[in-house]
Amino acid sequence: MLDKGIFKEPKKELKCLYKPLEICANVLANVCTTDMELIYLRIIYVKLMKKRQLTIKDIAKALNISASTVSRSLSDHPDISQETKDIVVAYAKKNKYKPNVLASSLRTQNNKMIGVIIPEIVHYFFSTVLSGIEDEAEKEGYRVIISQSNEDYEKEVKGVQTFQEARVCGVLVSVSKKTHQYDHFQELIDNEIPVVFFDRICTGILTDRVVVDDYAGAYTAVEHLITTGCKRIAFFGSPSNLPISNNRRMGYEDALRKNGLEVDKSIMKICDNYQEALTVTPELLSLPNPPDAFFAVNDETAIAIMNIVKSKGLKIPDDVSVCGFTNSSLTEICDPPLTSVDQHCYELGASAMKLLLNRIQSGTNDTQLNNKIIKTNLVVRKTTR
Amino acid sequence: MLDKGIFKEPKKELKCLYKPLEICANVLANVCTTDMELIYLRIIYVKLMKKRQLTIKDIAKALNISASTVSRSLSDHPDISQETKDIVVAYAKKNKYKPNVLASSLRTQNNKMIGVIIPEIVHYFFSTVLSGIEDEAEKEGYRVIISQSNEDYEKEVKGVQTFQEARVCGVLVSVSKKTHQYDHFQELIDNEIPVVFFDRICTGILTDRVVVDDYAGAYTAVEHLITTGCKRIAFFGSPSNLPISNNRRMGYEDALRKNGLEVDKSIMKICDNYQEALTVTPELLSLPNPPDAFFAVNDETAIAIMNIVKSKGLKIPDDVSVCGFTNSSLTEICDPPLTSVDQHCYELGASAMKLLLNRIQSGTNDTQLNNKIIKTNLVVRKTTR
DNA sequence: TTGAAAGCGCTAACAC
DNA sequence: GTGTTAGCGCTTTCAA
Repeated sequence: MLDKGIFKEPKKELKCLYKPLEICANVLANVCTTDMELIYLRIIYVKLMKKRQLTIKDIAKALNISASTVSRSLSDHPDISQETKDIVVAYAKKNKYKPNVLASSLRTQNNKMIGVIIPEIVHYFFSTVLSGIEDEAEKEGYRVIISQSNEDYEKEVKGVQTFQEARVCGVLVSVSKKTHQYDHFQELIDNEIPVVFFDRICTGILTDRVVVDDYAGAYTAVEHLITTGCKRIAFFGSPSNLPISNNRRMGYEDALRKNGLEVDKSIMKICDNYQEALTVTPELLSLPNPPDAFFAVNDETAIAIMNIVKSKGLKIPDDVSVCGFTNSSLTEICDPPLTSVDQHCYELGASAMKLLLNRIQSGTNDTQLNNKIIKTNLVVRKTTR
Repeated sequence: MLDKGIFKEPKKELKCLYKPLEICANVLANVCTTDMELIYLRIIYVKLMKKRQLTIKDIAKALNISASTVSRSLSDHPDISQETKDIVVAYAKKNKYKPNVLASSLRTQNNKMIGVIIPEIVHYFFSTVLSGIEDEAEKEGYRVIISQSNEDYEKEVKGVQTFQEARVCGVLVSVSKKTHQYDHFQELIDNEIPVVFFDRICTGILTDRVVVDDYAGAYTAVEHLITTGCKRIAFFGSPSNLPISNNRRMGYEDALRKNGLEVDKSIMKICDNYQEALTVTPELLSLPNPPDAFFAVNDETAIAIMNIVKSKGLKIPDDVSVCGFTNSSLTEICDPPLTSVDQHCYELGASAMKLLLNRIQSGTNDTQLNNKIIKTNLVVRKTTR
């Protein structure tokens, strides 16, 4: 007939319904007579069996050894004989054993999961950085969990909270524009969760950072414009609350000064997106003494400038040179292809991840602060002479 | 006197050694005499105290109640008196208690974490979809762990493996171009981990899918070209191994036929990127009977076409109309702004996530298969009349 | 209304 | 070399 024993074993199954299921199964086992009832019973049984993944205990039982031996075999512990290891590993593979990292993380207090907070995924810059992060993490066997702040302080705080609950072993952050309070990051550090900032760093928190060498990037770009004959170079920058924008402006100014050109505020504008540039550019072009070159803090802005310049019947780069920043995929798509400062976004992400892993692996707060600077380089295309 | 060997590498040993450390600390406390020794002792103590996050047990001890009462209070269980709840919740908040989701997931066998496999993050389409996925997941309190396949079958398989080990409660997939074997996805389903495919679906696996209505998108776009007076419309499409590309081509062909235009293979090209389009477009333009419109399967290709057309001195849209597909941010940046089919990438991601959550919450395999189709709509800008 | 106790799957100190 | 045992932090049954 029906072996009632099978119902005692799978007790562990479905979430919290030990008892109801057990009762249900027992009742059914006593009552079932018709084929249909037996089929239902079987369904329950199969469901119970299926939902449960193979565990170390199962392997131990099957191989008639102890769970610790299985555990040690799977982690290639030197104490275990090769013979035993081979048997265990073979069995595990054959039966598609998947170690439960939840359990092992809980036990070892070390979760190979790192959290990444970024303002917005949909962005050439951030998605590229994220790609670098993910590839690097994957290489080292870490998992990446993401949280986008959407430039919102509350969401950023919530992301940090979630990461702590998930017991991530480290966090990578590029802070939102609206964040002016940094307690949530400090809390991570206080809890010995290493944090590395990238690009949009947070100067108030003492920890590793990776930034792009904005100053040098701007400097060489502007110098290139000058050496190719530009005399009057306009600057389109971001509002100066973020350090990034100031650095680029300073690189621009210093390049002018070092080359004996005047820094003229009337051709320096706060303008860092496509739409704004569409209105600002014509103003500059209609000055009595219009610029013969534009340096923009990102590629979208540079492309807006190009479109306006072209629409005025001016030639690029003969009449006007344009240089962008980021070296995004846009540079290859516009016409003519845009000269731009390569920020090496992918490398930036990979570097940040490396720093973080370093900190994780060396025990949190002991090492010196690392302040990595990613060198930029100018990619000259057809919008400069 | 003091065995300094103990202090050589305290970090690594900290892992799970409460007891040894406690003993060690006690022993030392009796032995320590010099200041230096006391400092070492302090370091160990602080480390022990700090590294350990507050647990339910700690709260229980502090409040002199049982751990179960704390657990129930925090999850607002009806059995617990309001008074107790208030005390517990207040204490938890004040001391920044962070529930350990590793432990609770292990216990309840349900991990609010979902895995996402995408070919490449750096892509307007995929990053936007991912953004939709993340926002939707966050709304429902789920965490998102990502794995990019980089269009590589092996990496995709490895991602699936990782997700299973992490005991994710569901997986969202857009398959890599190189994937022609689907056992890894089937394994997820066999283990009752719900899977939802989006965009690059996998027809061999019976599960929910979300796709864009490519056929209708292409159809209406081409019809728009026709009604605005275009008579000879070229098609630039993808190689036809993916269902997506065929659907778009069929939409194109049907729109022509229904409007009494001939389907002319000589102006239908396999060309789906910027570089290729730069060489293919001039060929078509120099035909004795050149196209007066181009319909491309993505925006980059469309923009390449535009650049070539403009360089030939032809006017857009007066001489030649161009229409893209995706409605990426590129459409606003090119000149003139590009008419394109909006795929609603963000919504696609959010929808996929919703379907997955549905399945997760309703118990895996019980519901019908859902086959959601995201409607496209044509965004008319300045490259069509 | 609360507490005691068991156990999720895994690891590792300790014993043999 | 291998087994025994005691947890990691949490939830939930059962008992009181």
